[in-house]
Amino acid sequence: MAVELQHLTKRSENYSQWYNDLVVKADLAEQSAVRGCMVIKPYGYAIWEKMQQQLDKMFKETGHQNAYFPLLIPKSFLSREAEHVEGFAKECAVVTHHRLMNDPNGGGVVVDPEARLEEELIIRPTSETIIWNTYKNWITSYRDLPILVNQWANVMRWEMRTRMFLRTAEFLWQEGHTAHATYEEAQEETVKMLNVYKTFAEKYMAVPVVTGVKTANERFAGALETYTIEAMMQDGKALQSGTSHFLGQNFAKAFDVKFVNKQNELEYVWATSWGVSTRLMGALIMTHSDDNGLVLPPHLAPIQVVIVPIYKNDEQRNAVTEKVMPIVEALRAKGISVKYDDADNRRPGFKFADYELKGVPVRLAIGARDLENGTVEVMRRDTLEKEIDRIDTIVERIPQLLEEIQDNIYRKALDRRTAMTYKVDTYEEFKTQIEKGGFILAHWDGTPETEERIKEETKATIRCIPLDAEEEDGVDMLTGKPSKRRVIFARSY
RNA sequence: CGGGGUGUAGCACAGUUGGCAGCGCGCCACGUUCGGGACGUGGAGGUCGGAAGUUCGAGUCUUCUCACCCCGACCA
Repeated sequence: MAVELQHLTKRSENYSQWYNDLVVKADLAEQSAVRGCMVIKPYGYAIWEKMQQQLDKMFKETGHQNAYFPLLIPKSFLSREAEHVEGFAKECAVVTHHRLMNDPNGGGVVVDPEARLEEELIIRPTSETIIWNTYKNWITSYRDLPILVNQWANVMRWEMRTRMFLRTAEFLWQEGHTAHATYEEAQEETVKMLNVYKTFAEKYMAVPVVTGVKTANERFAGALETYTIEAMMQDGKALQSGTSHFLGQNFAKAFDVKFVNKQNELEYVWATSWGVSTRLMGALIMTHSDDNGLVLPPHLAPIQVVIVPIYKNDEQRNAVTEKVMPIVEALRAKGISVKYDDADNRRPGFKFADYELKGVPVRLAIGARDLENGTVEVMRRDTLEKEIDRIDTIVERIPQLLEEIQDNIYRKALDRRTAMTYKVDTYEEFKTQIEKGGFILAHWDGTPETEERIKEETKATIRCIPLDAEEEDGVDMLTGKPSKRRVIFARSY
């Protein structure tokens, strides 16, 4: 049976604390000395790297290339696009000086007042401005288009309140920035990348997501349209997990990026941008984990299989190792990442609990008894179920089991979302239901005012207008005005 | 910025009326163990967030200050 983990807060008792505890105890990350910033530890980073590799592969497959733009953005760039600056101004870190000096009054080091910058530099909260300033030099003709560029980078947003992975002052992400000759092509790109995110979330993270369009209130600052993937966490709150923006010609106009089209006419360039961040780590952790710790999807687990030997003395340990090594080699040959943990400073029970905490999908235990019987104990992390398998067929069994686990945790998350999605028609019902969490499908009159009022009264926001929403005549639950389709309301992270 | 809380060993905490600086986990050594977080013996580890004050004497009382956490405000 599962070990009682006294040092991990229970999910049911305090969801937030359970999450924080889990991040720290599973060795993913910790709070740093710098306000709102996070240290991503090797094990956590290994998961992020798996995500990066897969996403990068998918970007390449859709014709994109990587590039890198500067961390610092001249303040004046940010203000070129009116909505953009309004959206980000309140959370920017600013570089004002370029030199320190010894404090003339003794003690430490102070900022040298002589070294004030003529123009302050902003630490990028996102890179649209610096990139479009660059694209101006890259684009003159339709033959230069499209530009399909992605960058892996860190950005900084001075958030008032932070939570590890979900909202940190500095975070890692990728941001794609594309330039196109036509409206249609840019639109197509926006939706294409949204679907890349959806595929990644569902096939690799095993996190089901709803694709949809944001309302004007929730739209990216400077975008004409923001598309989103929204996931539901175990406590019924929504997590915006990735966004893809159709920027129209806003940034082209702000940075004066024009091209000559086939008809020899001068035209502004059409743009998109899209990004996912280390917030995905938060989604991954919160979607699958349980009271025993992390549950990682096999497709992203840095260690997919751990093998724990059980022995009473060196002789037995050697016998187990001898039997295990060919299995390790055979699994690795199949591209499965395996750890054989024969460290003798930990007892088996400790290792069992520890690898469960870290979310390793499959654990094998082999002892003297197994050597006699030609068996091996197999435990799957998602259900914590054990089975005894024949040792000579285990290499064939593992890949199949990993896929079963991947499918199972996805289905579990999908079933939970389905069970926690409600159709609601009256505001009274809405207010009761929102307290219990979940997605609420309700009619909305399409006005920002109504959305704002609902947010103030219930803390719920419109997560998105689902792309697959069926046409359905109805009336707004608050104002009684007509509505053509239901939108998703939820409280969110 | 407003309301509440916490600062004591690596972590999590106790510390009574002001009177020798403590427990558990972890760490180190040795031994016994090893199929679900082992046990014994010994050991290392402290600017009690910081400053000032009261006092024979301050982890404890007073004032100031700093940091962090929670609830709001904020969150493309």
